[in-house]
Amino acid sequence: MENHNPPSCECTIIHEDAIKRVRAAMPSNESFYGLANLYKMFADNTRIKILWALSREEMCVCDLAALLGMTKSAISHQLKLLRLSNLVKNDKLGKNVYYSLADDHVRDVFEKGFEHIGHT
Amino acid sequence: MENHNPPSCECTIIHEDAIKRVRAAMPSNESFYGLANLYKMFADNTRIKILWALSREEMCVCDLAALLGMTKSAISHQLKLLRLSNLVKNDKLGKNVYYSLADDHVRDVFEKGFEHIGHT
DNA sequence: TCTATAGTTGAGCATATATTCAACTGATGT
DNA sequence: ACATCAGTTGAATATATGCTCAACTATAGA
Repeated sequence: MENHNPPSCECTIIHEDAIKRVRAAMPSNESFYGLANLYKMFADNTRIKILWALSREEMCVCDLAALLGMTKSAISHQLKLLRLSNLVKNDKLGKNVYYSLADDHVRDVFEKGFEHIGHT
Repeated sequence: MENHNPPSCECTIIHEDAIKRVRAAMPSNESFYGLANLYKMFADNTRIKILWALSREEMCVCDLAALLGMTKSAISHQLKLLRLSNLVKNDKLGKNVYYSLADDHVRDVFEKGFEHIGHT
């Protein structure tokens, strides 16, 4: 009855104080959305392999396709997403397009991930 | 013709040396799979909010449902995935089930993410 | 200019996944 | 014992997404 947030929960609120504290410190919806989107880029087998490879060497689309045993098209589609997320940049050189990591921050995110994997 | 890796690329290999170097240092398929799966847990708006909230306070399902304005069912489904990925643990207490982060590593992954967001 | 090759793109398809819904379990209090 | 409420679960649905395919652009070399 007194639900102001439409698709709300169907229960009597138990720890209102805790909820208030958390809500007060909560980042904006946009922050979460952006963060989730960042992680989405790491959340696919192909993309994570591409990112890892590029963290090692600058590579062109064909190189990545050969490395991962996939078509240029599939790789190109994923590279586009990575580009739109500002995780990789490209450098046109003749017929080839060389891709590399946009910045070293990407490498950091990786390391944290691999650490966690190692721990479990 | 000499493609041993079936769904391979359709191009003459350009930088065979680079590919060899990267392939030599490449983590196993399982590692990438595990890592992608870890990031997948952070790659959804609901789950990332749950994880963030739990990094602040231990909470029961109803609390999370109220906080995020969602049904207990939706929250419970996501908590199950997080549990299976060993990112959260639960503590039964009477009628309530209290959830909290499984370990502090999770918090670290967050921070790296928020840092990156802040930089761009 | 003509051909070959690197790369991109959009549509279509198949799969994965987030939420809803309804039914259920289990603990509490009367 | 019974009603109530927290939480879980499985099926169903709607949406998101990764890859394929075919067509396209652009650059290099003949």
